[in-house]
Amino acid sequence: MAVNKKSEFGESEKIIADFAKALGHPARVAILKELARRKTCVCGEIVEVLPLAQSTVSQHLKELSTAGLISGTVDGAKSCYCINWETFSQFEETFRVFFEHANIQRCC
Amino acid sequence: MAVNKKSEFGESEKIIADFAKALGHPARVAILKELARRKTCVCGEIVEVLPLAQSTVSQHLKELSTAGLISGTVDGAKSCYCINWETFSQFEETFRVFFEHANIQRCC
DNA sequence: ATCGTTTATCGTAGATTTGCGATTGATTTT
DNA sequence: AAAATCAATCGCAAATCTACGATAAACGAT
Repeated sequence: MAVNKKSEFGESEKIIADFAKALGHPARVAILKELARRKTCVCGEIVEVLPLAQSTVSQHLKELSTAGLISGTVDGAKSCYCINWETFSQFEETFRVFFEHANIQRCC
Repeated sequence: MAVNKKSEFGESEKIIADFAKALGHPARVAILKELARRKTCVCGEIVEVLPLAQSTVSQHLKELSTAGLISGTVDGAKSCYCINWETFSQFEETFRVFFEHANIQRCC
């Protein structure tokens, strides 16, 4: 595209879109599923479960991290990740407010 | 990418990812906001509100439609769109089940 | 100190997304 | 019937995303 128009939208539109985009790939959903299932959550264990190369998984982890859906800390040579449930509930709240006064009726 | 690996993931991962991806652009969120706000919901009115060309808006409408987030019917020369709230509640349910047995505690 | 393990990052290729103008087809309006 | 309006689609350019191998960096074990 000639220009990126994403700056022209409102703040809540961007917040919702960013969260949704982070969730918008099956690999990242699968990562979240794994993190939700396990108590320990090391990168290598996620790599084992997914049909993707280590570098690709690491990239997805970074995206999830940037979007605030997960948190990670270095634990020796390994990296420990976990879900940032706060971000999820914040999103739910934003989403709820966003469609608060919606007209539920269908016009077509 | 060399190969598309999206077929390798589970069904619920794909369902969640597809819904999220459709929601993953501020323009599409803005369209949904406008549809939620209005009773009548004609394409031209959405074009007026967004900082995008008519053809681009039409494309976003098609994506939302394909993902099942909105429905559209032809109304003479115009096109009437509205939100498919059923899809939203279906997503909420899938999402809820997906993270049903999650470990809320943070490990890092 | 060297070796193996673990994970992040870099560079790159190919796919997809985003955006626009132009065009088309269909319907209103005049 | 001609002109104007509305919206979908086509074709294209640019941006972004996805994926991988190679490499680097950081740590633990030997």
